[in-house]
Order: sequence, then structure tokens, then C-alpha cells
Amino acid sequence: MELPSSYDPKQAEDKWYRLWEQGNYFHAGEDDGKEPYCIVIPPPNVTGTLHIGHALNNTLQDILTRWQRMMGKSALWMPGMDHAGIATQNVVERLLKEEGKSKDDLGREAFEKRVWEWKEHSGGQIQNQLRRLGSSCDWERERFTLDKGLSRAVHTVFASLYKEGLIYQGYRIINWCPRCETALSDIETEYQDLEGHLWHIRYPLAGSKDSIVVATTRPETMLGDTGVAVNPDDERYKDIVGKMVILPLMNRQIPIFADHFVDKEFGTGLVKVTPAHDPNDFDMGKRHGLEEINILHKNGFINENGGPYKNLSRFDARKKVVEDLEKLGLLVKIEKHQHAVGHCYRCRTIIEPYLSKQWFVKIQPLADAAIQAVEVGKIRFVPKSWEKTYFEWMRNIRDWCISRQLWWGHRIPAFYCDDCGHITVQVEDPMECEKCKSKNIRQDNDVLDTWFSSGLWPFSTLGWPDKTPALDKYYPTSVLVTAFDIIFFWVARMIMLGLKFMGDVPFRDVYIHALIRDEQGAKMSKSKGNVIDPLIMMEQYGTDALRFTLAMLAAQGRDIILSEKRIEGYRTFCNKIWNATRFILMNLGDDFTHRELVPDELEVFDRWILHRLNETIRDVQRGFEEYKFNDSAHAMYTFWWHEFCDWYIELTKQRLYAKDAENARSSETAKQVLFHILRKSIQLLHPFMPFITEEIWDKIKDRNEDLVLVSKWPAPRGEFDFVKESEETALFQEFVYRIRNIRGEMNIPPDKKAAVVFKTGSEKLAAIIQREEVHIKALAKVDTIAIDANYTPASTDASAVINDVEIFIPLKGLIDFDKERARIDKEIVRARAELEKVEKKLSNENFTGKAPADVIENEKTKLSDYTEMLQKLEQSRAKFN
RNA sequence: GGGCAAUUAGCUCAGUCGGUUAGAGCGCCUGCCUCACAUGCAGGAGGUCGAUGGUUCGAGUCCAUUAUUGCCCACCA
Repeated sequence: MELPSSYDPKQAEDKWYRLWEQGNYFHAGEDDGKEPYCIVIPPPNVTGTLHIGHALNNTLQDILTRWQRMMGKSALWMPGMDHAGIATQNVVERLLKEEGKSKDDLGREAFEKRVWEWKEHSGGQIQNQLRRLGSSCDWERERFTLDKGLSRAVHTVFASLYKEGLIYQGYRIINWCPRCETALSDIETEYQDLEGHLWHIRYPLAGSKDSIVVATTRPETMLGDTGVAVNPDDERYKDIVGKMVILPLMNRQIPIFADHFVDKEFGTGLVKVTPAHDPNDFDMGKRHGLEEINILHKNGFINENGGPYKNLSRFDARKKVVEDLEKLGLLVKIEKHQHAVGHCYRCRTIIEPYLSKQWFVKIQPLADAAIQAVEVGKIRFVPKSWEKTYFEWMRNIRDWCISRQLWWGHRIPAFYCDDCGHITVQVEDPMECEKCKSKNIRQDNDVLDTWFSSGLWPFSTLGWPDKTPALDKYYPTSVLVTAFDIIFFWVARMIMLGLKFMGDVPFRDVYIHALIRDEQGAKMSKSKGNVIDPLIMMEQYGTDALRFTLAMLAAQGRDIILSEKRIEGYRTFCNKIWNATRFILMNLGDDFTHRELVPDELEVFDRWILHRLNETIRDVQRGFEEYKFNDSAHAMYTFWWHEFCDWYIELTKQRLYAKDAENARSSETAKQVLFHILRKSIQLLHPFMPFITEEIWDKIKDRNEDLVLVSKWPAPRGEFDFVKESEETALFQEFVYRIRNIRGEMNIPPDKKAAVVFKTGSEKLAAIIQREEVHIKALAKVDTIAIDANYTPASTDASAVINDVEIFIPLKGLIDFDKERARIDKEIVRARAELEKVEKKLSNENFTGKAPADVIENEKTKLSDYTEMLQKLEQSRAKFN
């Protein structure tokens, strides 16, 4: 069978994904009688297309799913997408803006329809991208956070928490985005240190010539000031506590009061208090019964409470206020001041602390259980260091503001009665007020935080609140694979809500993978233009190359710096896999049938490569178990390229090409082993490289055999652990390597075959050399080999030392004395350095007295080896004197 | 203001329980189009493991201090 000389990803990728899907291979059944393994996808936002971070995230999930499927589990990878409330609404608003329209022009209903249209578009793209990536999701179970079933889960949870008093309405300061015109939770506000100013403003005391000076970073908020606070222990201001000041610009009298919150050291020690626009001021206002004056419209413009500043934007108002104060001579000084300013995490607009009525989740009771689950190890973070981050946040958690003044999302299932004012909250939309039975009820206009529904994802997708077989089988799920940036947003919420409503954790493991950065280490973002588009990479290098690259870079606990060069590099690995397969298939012959390997027929290198296969299987398996994908990938890479291809395949050539009858059996055995290694390797590679492996498997599988995707994961076989043969092979490789080294250093061209003399007193080693003569000749490009225990080297011989063997290559006329001298000198320096190190160790009584026996024994062996080597090297060196 | 992580070859990174000559890929240098692959083969150069101190017979690995970088969290106006 002849394969093309390079692998063509495009046709394979198309073909196999279609076949997998048509064959229903990704479906995991509740009733398949297999042990469950389940991953729920972190649902991508339907805001656009997938970026390289998604490619990493989904590649890792697919690797785990495919591995577990081959391990014989009922492996369910639950796919779906997130409506992503504020993010998606923003995207559609931007589209409308391009058309010169706003969401208010359309109205709520039409706008929602428009977002659904967008969702179809974006969702379709995402599905396609996941397919391109080879994701083996159980598509027939796909869910969307706004699906009917999931909405019912949301209503059920909301109603339940409300009845329990864990959801309540509160009138307080929240984070407000004046652009999105909605409340945000604390973690949706991103703080950024900005260079600002500290304005010192003079407030005249009422009925006096005296005045005080307050300092503020937000002078415009003074329009809503209703007090000035000092620390009760501040001697400077003892006398004025209880007096009134006249608020400039607004000309109203406000009281000076004492509160421990005030820091005497900061600014002037006097704080202007704006209860409606600062959370601390709000608290102080409550303590001291201050009026709360809201000076802002929802869009961030000054409202009627701002007097002459009405209808100015908050930024213009700041300028104007400062100007006016200056005119009045009340601006004492302006200092530069760096402070953290909150920004909307979706539109980057500066957040305003804003007083409003919102829905909150009382989080503490939920958090306690969630903390405990991780403490007792019911959930394991990998890497473990993330547990600390989790605990830190959970132990300082504050109530969660869940209402959003948006249109896209789950509308809050609370109905207000216009007659009696009662709020009816229930799972199904009520027809009447549950208290007074009035039909005069209105549903709350707000929607829920998008993370409220994603917090239910691990069980809502499996059918909850119904008791479904899927839920029964797959919950708790096995592992959550995600990046650290959504531990608070999502992971913590899933744990809290899972424990609350399922009575069990949502997943056993949380594997936190790295973020991908560009070559300079910067975060990838569209605005910076440094994004690596996974689609383009797949197009250019093939999906398998991209996936393998991502797996290879997925070392735990650090960010990934990705360059296109890397992906290109692993494309060559795909090619290597392809070509080695091609070589094997070309050489098997048409009448080849594979059969069980017979240990007695195996030659030393067969045994060695089988032993290495065993070790590789163990390494790959261990890597997967510990979520060390790079270890698994690296084990496969090294095994395939540097052991199987570089050595084993090269070694089989002598056996395959020899035509004499004597070699027929050896050749047949080699074919069997080549085929065996190929099959197992293709299986081991499948989780990383689903397409090329399926393509190859198709050409090597038995007639009635199914796809590699459902083949049985290789297990190491005890009867193939050949330690002795592996040691012999290492020695053989050393011989070849030393001869090649001499050739390389001496620049002897490949077509110039060398003659080699092995000088050794060891009969055992002589026997090995003799047995492998043909292979040494082929791999080291040698034409004659002599074994001579009493060989006297000529001055024109190049030489090398390995344990009890000296290798001499007579290079009459070819040898470059200077080069050879330099080469030997280098060896001598190295050996001498090692010898000294060993001698020093062994002469140290502390060492010989305290180190374990095997370590000491090891050092002693080294001592004699190096001593002997040095002696031989020096003899060779002496020829040049 | 707290907390976390990183620092190993020119670049990007591995390095398990403290114990062979600290590894890989890319890049670089030399020689090869050898009948699977030039997306290849063979050889080579390149490291006082950020710094200082400590523990230990022995430290890239453990501890302390420190420097630099990155990230997260935090209501001081």
C-alpha cells in the first residue's frame, strides 16, 4: 500500500469529523452500562468566534474525553453555549449603532429578536469551530443557557432561594455602568490605577468667617454632599463637630460629624460625605441619618438635584465644578493622586457607585459549604495553588448583586402586585398575586446576571430540576477544565449552587490551565492585533498540529507564550508520523497479516522498543491522570521520533532488505513489531491528534475493526518489560554515537566508509559487538569491524572510550591531527573534572558516613570508570606528543 | 496595602522524592538531496540554574532575605 509522501490535513479532517458524527460516536448513553466520565464544557459566549484560548481549553477537554472513551468509560462531553447577557447585548448594540440605531429605537421585543438572530449566527460559527477543532462533544445534548429547560432551572433556583430568604431586594450602593445602564456585581468591575487629582476644597462654616478644607478625587460628587466627617479623635477638629458648613455651589447647610471611618492622616482629615455616590459615605450616612441625594441620571449625566450642573455629563460636571470653585476662590490646591478606578468589564466605561434597588443573593451560607467542600478534598484544584485564591475570595465574599437592567437574559421571575404591593415569586409565571389574588401584576423588568444561569450549568444541562437518568449517572461530573480568570465568576458559583441544589459537588477536579499570551508575553486581544486565530492556524498547519502544540505547551501553573513557529514545528511531527507509517506500510508487503508477538522470536532491538513502548504508555497515562498534558505529549514525541524512527526503524532496514532465507524470520518479526508499535502509537496519539490517527488507523485496522476513536486504550504488558535488552541497546547506541561523533568532528563524508577496531577484554561486550556488527556498520557508516583485545593503535587512529571498550578508527591520510588532539583534549578535561568531583566526594568522611549505600556504591563505580577512561584517553593523547 | 507566580542555553520552556556529565523544541555552526520523510539525516557549539545567606555528606530542587517581572485582590475620600 502506498501513501502520498505528505499528510493532507484538509481532506482527512472533513471526512473524519463527518463520519464520527454520522456514526454517533460521540454519544454517551445513560444505559450503556459503562462507568461514567463527564466534562461539561465551559460554555463559550455567543459574542462572536472562538479565540486561541478556547482552542486550548477545548483541546484539553477533548484529549481527556477521547482518552477516557478509549479507556472504556461512558465519556460524555456536554456541549453548549452561554447567552452571556451583558456581553452579547453590547455586541448587538454596537451592530445597531453602526446602523445608526439604538436599542430603544427598536424596543425590548424587537431588540431581543435581534439578539436571537445574532445568537443563531454566532452560535453556528462556534459550533463549526468546535467541530473543526475535532471536539468530540455529544452534540445531541447541546444546551444553551436560555433554553426552556435551563430557564426552568433558573426559576426553580431563584424561587427556592427567595423563599429561603437567601435572595432579597436591597436599596444600596452598587456598581453602575452608565453606558450599559445596568448594575454590575463587584467582580464585574475591574479596577485600574489611574493618575488622578486630589482637589482640596474650602467649605465655609455657617455663621462664621472660618472655613474648613476637604479633599476629594471626585469633586463633582459634592453636589450630593450631605455632610462632612472627621475622626472623633482628631484634636484639630474637636471644636467644629456638630457645626454646620455651607456647601459651596449648592448653598445648603450640611453638618460636620465624627466617625471612626475617617483616617486622620489622609488629606486634611476632613471628608466630604456623599451617601448616594460612595459606598463608605453611604454607610456613614446610614449611621448618622444623613439624607441621600442622587445627583446622576442612569446614563451618568447630572440630574435635577445637581442644580446648575443639570444635564452635564459627569466628566463635564467635574470640570465645571472645579472651574466654578476656582472662580469663587474655594479651590485651595490640586495634588496629583493615583487611585484605583473601576471600569465596566464589558465596555470599559468608568463605573459609578450608584444608589439603587437591586436583587441580591445572601452568599455567606452558600459560601461556607463551598469552602468546606474544597477543604475536605471533595473538590481538588489542579494545580493546588489555586485553592488559596479560591479560599481567599470565598472567605471575604460579599452579597452578590444579581439583577441587571438589561434586556437579554433570564427575566427575573418576580411579580409585583399593583394592588397590595406583594411580590409573587414562583417557578411558573403566576396569573395573579398570590396574596390578594389581584390580576394586576407586573413582572420585574430586570434580568439576572448571566453568571446566575451558568452557575447551574453542571446540573441544568443534565436535566435538573427533573430527576433524569443523565443527572443520576453523570453528576457529579469528573473534571472542570477552565482558565483562572473565571474562578470567581463561574467555578465558585457552580460549587455553591451545586452543593445547595444537588447536595453534592458539581465536579471532582478543577483543572486550571494557563492563559495564552503572544510572543512578547502580552495578553492577546483584538485591539492589540496580536491574536493568533485558531482557524487560520488549523487552515495552515492542520488541526492536529495545533492541538499537539497546545498540549505540548500546557504545562501547569504558568502562562503559555505561543508563536506560530511552534505550530509549524509540530506540523513536521505530523509529517514524521505520516512518513514513518508510509515506510512501514511500504515494507510490510501485500501478504502481511499481523499476529500476536511471540516473545521467543523477538530480537534484542525488538525487545528494547517494546520495553520503551511499555514505558511510554505508562508515561502518557500518568501525564493524563495528573493533567500534565505536556508530559504525555512529550513522551509520545520523543518515543516516536527519537526512538522509534531514529533507531528502531533504521535498525529494521537491515533485516527488511536482507534477501537471504536466513533472514526471513528476522524480517517477519521486524514487520510484526513495526506494525505493533505503529498500532499502539496511533492509539496513544489519538487523543492529541484525532484526525491523522483516524486516517492512518483506517489503513492499518483489521477488516472488522471499528475506528481508533473507540479502540481499546493500550496497556503496558509485563512480558514486554525487557530491562536487560534495553541496557544492551543503550550500549549499542553509545558505540554508534561515538563513531558518528568522530566522523562528524573529523568531517568525514558519508560516502567514505570507515574501518573500526573495537578493543576490549570483555568477552560479553565482544559478543554483543559481533552480534550487532551489521547494524553498527549500517548506522555508523562503517565497512569493516574488527574486535581485537590486543590492538596497538597507530598514531593515525582516532579513538574513543566507552567503559571497557576502546574504539579506534584508522584514518590514514584523513586524520586531522589538530582536530583529533582537540577532540581528545575535550574528552580528557571532561573526564578529569568528573573524576575530581567523585574523588572529592569519596574522600569526604561525612559523605561516606552518612550517604545511603547505593549512592556511595554508585560513586565508587564512577570512580573506577573514570579512572580507566582517563588512563585510556591519555594514552591516545600521548600519540600526539 | 495585601496575596500569588515566575526568574534554568540566544529565544520559549521541562526538570518527579535533594543523589549519573542540568534536558527539550526553535534558532545557530558543520557535513549530507543515504532507496519513509530536506516538513529530512548525522554531528557540534551554547548554562557559575536572578542575587545573598543558611540547612545538608550533597541544593536548580528545601529555608530565609533580596532584586526584577507579571498577575490577582483591596471602600481610605
